[in-house]
Amino acid sequence: MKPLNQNTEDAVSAIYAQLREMAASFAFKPGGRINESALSRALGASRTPLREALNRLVAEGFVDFHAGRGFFCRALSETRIQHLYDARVAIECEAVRQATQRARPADLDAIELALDQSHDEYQTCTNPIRLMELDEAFHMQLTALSGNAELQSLLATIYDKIRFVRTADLRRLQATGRSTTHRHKRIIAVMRTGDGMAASEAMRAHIQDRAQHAAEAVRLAFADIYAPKEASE
Amino acid sequence: MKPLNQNTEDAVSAIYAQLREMAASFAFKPGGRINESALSRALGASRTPLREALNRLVAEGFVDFHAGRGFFCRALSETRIQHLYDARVAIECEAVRQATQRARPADLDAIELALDQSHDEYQTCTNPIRLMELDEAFHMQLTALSGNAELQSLLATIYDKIRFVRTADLRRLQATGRSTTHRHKRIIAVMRTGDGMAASEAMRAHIQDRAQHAAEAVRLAFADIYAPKEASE
DNA sequence: GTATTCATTCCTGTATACAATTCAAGGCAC
DNA sequence: GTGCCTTGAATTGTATACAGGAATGAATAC
Repeated sequence: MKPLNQNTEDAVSAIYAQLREMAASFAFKPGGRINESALSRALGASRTPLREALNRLVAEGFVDFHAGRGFFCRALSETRIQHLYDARVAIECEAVRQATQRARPADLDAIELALDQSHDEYQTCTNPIRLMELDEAFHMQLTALSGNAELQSLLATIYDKIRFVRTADLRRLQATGRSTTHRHKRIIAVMRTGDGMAASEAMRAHIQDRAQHAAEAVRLAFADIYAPKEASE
Repeated sequence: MKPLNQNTEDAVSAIYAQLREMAASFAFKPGGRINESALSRALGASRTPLREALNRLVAEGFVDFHAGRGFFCRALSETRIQHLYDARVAIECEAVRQATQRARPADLDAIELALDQSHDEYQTCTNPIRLMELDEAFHMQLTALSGNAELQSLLATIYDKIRFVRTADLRRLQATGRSTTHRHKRIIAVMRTGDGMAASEAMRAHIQDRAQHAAEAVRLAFADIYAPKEASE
């Protein structure tokens, strides 16, 4: 009958979540310094819990820390984006492979149902962030079927890092009137055959296809990032 | 002509490194609470930088944080070890695949030379930690050939987590008079053929083989972890 | 003897203060 | 005009203090 004392943790953990969201949406200028005092005031907390949250982000690679100079928003170079997509390939391909062996038909049915249900929203959705969430949900659900919590948490961190790029990519994909739904369903179809290797390769092809387009989207995305920022400052 | 002011960072970063080492060598009782005051005294620092370092470990999954109750050493269940080994498979297989395409013969020569040079030490070495370092060096070098910094840092974190288990495993392997050197050389040989897929599968087989033995070693390792600890407390 | 409640003690969570260092701007020499 | 030095403000790094919960153990009721 405890009053759910998680509100205690919320202080530092809420800051962490907020910061992670801000980092994913590029609220910080890439490469720029993060002013602790100003940020702590903006978040309504003191520097101590803020710094603790920032240190978590350092460990996850969202933020760089330089001795005596403070925390810096980590820039996303084109090379790094490619590396992150390749890391995605590594994790998701293995996860799909395992999931193919472990998942029961009912599990795959559930994912496919979710795909169908979100398809309409996907087609009509005008909010690119929502688009990205729908897409990401599929990949996370599929990875969850592997039953491997480590793979899931590694993947979640990667998705957070490339969220902005993916949003830009999916926005452009939708603008051409296409969607990822049928690509996703094809992966499920391969999984149903029980051939983990083939499913893994299907996932690889899917991600690398998106990586190609993402590389293009990056250039446009950077324009989005930098242009409005400079105007607002 | 600055006196290399990295000593400023050293305070928090040194604590972090020390903590990571302590976590890898099971200086903390798995599942037990970490007393901040006592630990800060032992490390000769105050609680503030200690907590910052602990928060990095939280983000990396070495340590659990429970609201209002503090930091806890994360226990390594047999399931989690299996998951970590599978995550290793995901990352190293992809890394080897990429490395096979990217690496020049000279790069492979260098790794093979390192293997040969360490082989003697490997055979006669009585320190299991050194054994593990030699083995780990090969895997990290190979992954570095992928040119992907993200894969490298993900792998480094995983290795830190399973270090104790691997030490136990390799100790037993050596006790049977065998070594991993020739297995490693076989992987290099496959890479020289340029077949990334085959190299990837070779790496998979190698890691999964060790995972099997590690699962056995875990039971013995746990005896090592718990028995002496209880005696010393 | 067992379980429950209460009080005490310890420990965590966060704010704040202060020292140390970095960054920036202005002035000076050349 | 350019480059360097100096000085001042701003920012980081860490210790410490204090408030609020949580864990522990004793005491009591059953």
